[in-house]
This record gives sequence, C-alpha cells and structure tokens, in this order.
Amino acid sequence: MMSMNSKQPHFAMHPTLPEHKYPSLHSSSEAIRRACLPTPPLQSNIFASLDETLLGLPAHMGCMSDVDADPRDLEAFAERFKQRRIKLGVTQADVGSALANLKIPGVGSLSQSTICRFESLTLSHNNMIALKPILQAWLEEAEGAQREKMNKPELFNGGEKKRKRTSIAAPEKRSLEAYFAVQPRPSSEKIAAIAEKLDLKKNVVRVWFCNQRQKQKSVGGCAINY
DNA sequence: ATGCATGAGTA
DNA sequence: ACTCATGCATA
Repeated sequence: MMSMNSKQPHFAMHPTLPEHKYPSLHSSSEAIRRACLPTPPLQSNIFASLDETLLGLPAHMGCMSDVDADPRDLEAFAERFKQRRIKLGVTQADVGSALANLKIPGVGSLSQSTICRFESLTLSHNNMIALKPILQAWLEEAEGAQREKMNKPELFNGGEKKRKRTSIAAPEKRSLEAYFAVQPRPSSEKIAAIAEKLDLKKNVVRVWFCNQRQKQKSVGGCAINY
C-alpha cells in the first residue's frame, strides 16, 4: 500500500494558502515571492525533468548533485550545514525564506520548522534527500556572497483569528501511546472508541496516530527506513 | 524544538 | 482514509 514511492517526491508543491482558514500575515511577502516563480506548477518537481532524462538509462546515473541515500552522509551534511549556517549568522527562518531567492524552479521558501527538522534529522529519509541539494545550493550561495541584505518580517495587520493548537493532556497522551504500541493503525471504529474513552475528538485522535507513524519514519527517530 | 494540523496525491 | 511534505502556534 505504500511502496513504490521511493522516487524523488514532490516537496514544493504546496500552495500554502490558508485563505479562508487563518488569513493572517500571508498574502504580502509570500504571495509576491511565489508569484515570481518561473514555474507556477501543479506537479512541479525539479527532479521531474531529470527523471525523464534517466528513463532510458541504466540503473544508475551520475550527474548533478549527489543522490546518495546514506543516512550517515545525511547526518554529516546536516551537521556541517548547521555549523556553517550559524557561522554565517543566519537563523533557520532566514534560510527558509532565502531559499525562494535561489530561484530554483519549483522551489519556494520553507519554514523555520522544516529547516530545524532537516538539521535535526527529524524528516523522512526521502525528504532529507530531496532537501539536501537545495540547502547545499543555498549554503554555497550564501557563503559565496557573505554580504547581502536581510528581508525582514513584515509582520503587520491585526485582527484575523489564528489557529489554535489543541493540546492533549499527559494522561491521555500516555493512553494513546499505549494503544499505539499494540496497534499503530487502528481502524476508524477503534479510533472512535479511543476518542470517546479519552474524551477527545475523533479527528484529533486520528491525526495523532498519523503523526506518530510519521514520526517513527524520521531519519532521526529510531528508524530502519532504507 | 516540537505538537497538532492541512492538503495534495494516492491506493 | 492514508501517506508525505510542510507549517502555524507554542513550549
């Protein structure tokens, strides 16, 4: 049910449009920089064209940045990356927004969260592989031109409702973990039952399980993914 | 740094 | 309904 997805995924295809939901500090800077992307795209993937090129080739290639998939290399790169990033005096958030200025087709900005997760290896193996060349490109670019300007957060506006984060209490969380230990993928009915027992919304429980599964798959976690 | 959530793509 | 990449909000 979830196998053949070992190809380079689609990481920069999220429009990121809270539109109706949480319309706060978005439209301005993000909309502009996204509008500037040469490839607006639906299925954009900087590796897409590459894949096509490789379709007729043997089981290997050897161009472009490394397509290595060794967790050790990723770990080493992540470490070096963080080190150099700090050396440059740049924050994770800065890196995220700076990626857009790189003008790589199909690559927009990323959040502080994602950069942080990349550095701490808390992303899936595939995600790490996909992001590595992009962050590497940024790093080289930034080091090459160690003297530019910073875009500052145009945090303005006031008045739109913000998303509120649900917080699952410790006791409930412990129960969920216990359930997860025996059954990581409970059926819809099971989820409903658990939700009722813990007095949580069914959707909250469902998402919790999804996130737990995703966590298990991170390179940083205790994964055996590859 | 991390918890809960969204949304596109998929099976 | 799930996976996967990603992000807002928050600790």
